[in-house]
Amino acid sequence: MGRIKTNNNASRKDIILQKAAILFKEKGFKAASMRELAEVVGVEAASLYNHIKSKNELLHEICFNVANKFNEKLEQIESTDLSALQKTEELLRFHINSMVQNFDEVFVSDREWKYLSEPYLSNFQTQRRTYRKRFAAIIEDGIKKKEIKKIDATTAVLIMLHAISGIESWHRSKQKISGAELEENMIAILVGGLKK
Amino acid sequence: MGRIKTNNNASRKDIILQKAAILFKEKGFKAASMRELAEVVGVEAASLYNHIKSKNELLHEICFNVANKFNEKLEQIESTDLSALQKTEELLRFHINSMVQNFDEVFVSDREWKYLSEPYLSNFQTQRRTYRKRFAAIIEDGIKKKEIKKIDATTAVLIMLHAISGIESWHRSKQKISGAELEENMIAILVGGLKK
DNA sequence: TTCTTTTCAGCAAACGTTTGTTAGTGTATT
DNA sequence: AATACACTAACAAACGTTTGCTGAAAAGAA
Repeated sequence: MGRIKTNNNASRKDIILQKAAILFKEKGFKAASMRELAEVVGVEAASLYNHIKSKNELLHEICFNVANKFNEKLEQIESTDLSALQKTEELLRFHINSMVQNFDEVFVSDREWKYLSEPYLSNFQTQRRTYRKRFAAIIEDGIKKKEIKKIDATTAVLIMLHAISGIESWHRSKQKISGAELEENMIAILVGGLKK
Repeated sequence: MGRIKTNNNASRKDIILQKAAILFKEKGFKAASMRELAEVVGVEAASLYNHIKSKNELLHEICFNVANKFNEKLEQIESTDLSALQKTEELLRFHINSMVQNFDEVFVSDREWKYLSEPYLSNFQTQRRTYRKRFAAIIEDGIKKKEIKKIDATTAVLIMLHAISGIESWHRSKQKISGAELEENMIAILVGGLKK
């Protein structure tokens, strides 16, 4: 019957990806069915396959889109001559803003990546590990330069990244503070915990 | 053929629950099948139903077991006359230790509760909300008494609880620091971030 | 002890659904 | 006329769970 509406310069596939991210976030990748996705998109399930190859393709497009954005930002920050603490703060602010503004995709990438199929799964895991090591290197540099208190850098990264994924709860919450306030509070607690 | 082996005073149902927690943690609740669980237990799928009512029952037993333990601890801490900062630290240490020692169940309770069926789902969500409010009340009390810096208490709770759920990564990691070291580092960063 | 009976706990087979996906066909847009 | 995109119908595979049955262990009676 009705075609998928394409606004602006978004392709029909883009629409499907966007709706898929919302659905995967709400129900989880395994629990979300293609028939449900089709209903949200406003079309029969079989019609989706005119635009995508498989359910798995949807997941790995979402995951790698997000991963690429974070990698780019990390690279950009590494190339500046900010102090280690400033680099950490800027990376954290980027994570927080991404989570506030592109919640669905970032959340799915964070929580549902384990359902990626090979070889994407291995690739993603490697990228993830590498990203964390580079983040930890920034913190270790700060410790050497005595900007940051003497802690295990790996643990610090673990804490910060997971703390940010908790913005999920903020999204769900009824009486929420503003995104800007959330950002300032998170920075105060997280960066405050690093300072000497 | 072979029966489920019951050591000590663990019933066969206990064995199934324990294996289910491990499986749900690894594959996710929806992706884990009863046939897989049966294989891990060493029995045919149908045989599981001599001991349990349904797959859903497994999930809600796991989730409520964990929730009960945390509620008990919170109640106990509330009844002491420690300072707000000390209460926070003790609760955090309890969370960290639970995550280190009873990883499977705590992880499943944290990440897979959304697949609970009603009325357990609503019940669980309410308990969760209540728990966080009481935790936040401790922090707010600390802010009033000027032990803790002026931040949004709800955000602080969100950060701390999610940071702890990140111990998942620590479990997966190859070259890990000891559980005790992990605990001290997390406390240093998280409680350090609260102090004035 | 030995014999009988009840309970426990396993099995294979099948159930009705739901799953992701494909094939073939019609119809609107270009 | 050609291409893009929607539809209906169907597929095999996998799912949670039920049924009916079997043998072993536990309990009771002799």
